[in-house]
Amino acid sequence: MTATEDYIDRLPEPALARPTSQAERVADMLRTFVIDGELTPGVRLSEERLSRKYEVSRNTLREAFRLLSRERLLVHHMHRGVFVNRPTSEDVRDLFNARRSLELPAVRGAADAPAELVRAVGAAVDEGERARAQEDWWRMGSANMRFHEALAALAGSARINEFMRQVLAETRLVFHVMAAPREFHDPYLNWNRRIHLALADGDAATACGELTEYLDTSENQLVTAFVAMEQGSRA
Amino acid sequence: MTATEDYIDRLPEPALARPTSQAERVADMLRTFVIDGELTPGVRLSEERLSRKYEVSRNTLREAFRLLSRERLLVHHMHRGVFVNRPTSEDVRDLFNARRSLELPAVRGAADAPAELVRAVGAAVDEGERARAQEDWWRMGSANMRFHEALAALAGSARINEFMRQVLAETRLVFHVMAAPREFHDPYLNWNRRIHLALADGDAATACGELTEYLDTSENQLVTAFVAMEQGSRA
DNA sequence: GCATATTTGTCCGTATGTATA
DNA sequence: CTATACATACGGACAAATATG
Repeated sequence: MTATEDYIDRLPEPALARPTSQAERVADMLRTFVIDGELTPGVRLSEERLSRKYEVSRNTLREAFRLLSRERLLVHHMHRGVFVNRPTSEDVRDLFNARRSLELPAVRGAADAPAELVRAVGAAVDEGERARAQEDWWRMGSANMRFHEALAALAGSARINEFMRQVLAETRLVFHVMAAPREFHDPYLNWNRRIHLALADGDAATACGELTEYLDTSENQLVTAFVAMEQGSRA
Repeated sequence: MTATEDYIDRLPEPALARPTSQAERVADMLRTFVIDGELTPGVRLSEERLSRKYEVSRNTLREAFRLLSRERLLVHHMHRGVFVNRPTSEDVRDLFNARRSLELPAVRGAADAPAELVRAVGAAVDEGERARAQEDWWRMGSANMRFHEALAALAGSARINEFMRQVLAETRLVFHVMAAPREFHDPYLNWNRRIHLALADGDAATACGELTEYLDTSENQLVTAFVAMEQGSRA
């Protein structure tokens, strides 16, 4: 290697070129399909058909299934196969309890967080408003997720961040179960804006209060819709 | 089936008899081995040898590896194999940040938690003191883990509970990295007792303060020991 | 730096057991 | 209750990457 070339070794590895296994690639695909709702909750994922579709062996596909089951996006039923997770009203309650535990303390301690992390919260709000202006409801939902992800990130722990991402991904399934219209997301955008304004002002208490209300009303709305649906499907 | 027998169907399924896959069984074994320190951080897990030892095919073993990699107990290096995760000082910091995010808010809101959950905290303290009386240091460490698990459980979310278990399991790896002597655990038992007493008294603020100190000193102790070790191994 | 041995990554075929129509 | 479809699990094979001398 010549001296003019050896700087190459010092460059960071491109994340996309990082050699990754087939199982992870398939898991990545399936994950986006599930999160985007192209695979709706409750459907069974046939080993035989999917392995042919993605041109991987059934063994490799099963490794991908294991990864996604741990993320609660898929559920494994012994000798019956894997299905897209279909959350119940019980799950909705637990998801919101988890979010309260993650988001509220993070917001309450936002004074100690780097300003950069607070700006990320604002960026998510901006993105949501741009999406609304363009009437891109899917992107609006994504921006809302990123907003709450940014709130949890104020805690400053990579592990918390990843856990939060999982919780939010599962929350997306909740919306897919009920084919949530945009009305579910729409009123929350202004709420997000107020929360960020309070945060930027250093008024953690106000931000915390707003977020508490947000989570309570959102949970109530979803749970009542869920129990109605669950009782309907029972008949 | 006769009428005298059909009551059997109404009995709840025994949890242990629940049909489970080979991959999960192997994963359970490996998990306890890793947590108990029988497989020390950094060692490679040979597919060929382990599949022969546990009498499962390589494919099944690999499924188990995927499960444990998601739990951060194992790490997968492409084309090199899976290794027992060896946390760095950076990981220690992140783990404690995660624990602060989980435990402190749970303790702060303990007033709303069911009394049963507070009793579970006390039970863990008792168990730790019994273990100390018997000089069973391994059991003492387990009781300490269970104590903090019980603290996080005050939040009342099944998902938080599971995440906390993972964080604590990874924290165990930290102790295994440095072959932690009992002196690392011993002084914290009295601290646990004080935290529980404050909780039982309904004095969440005091409990929270004690826990903050606990986590700070524990983190400092571990991180300083870690960086010393890391610099030593660099030479 | 190179050739070799080892180990992983991936696929296929097959036998067995389980759930469901 | 039988039959079919499918998941579970195994073992062998080969290519590709890595570790070793």
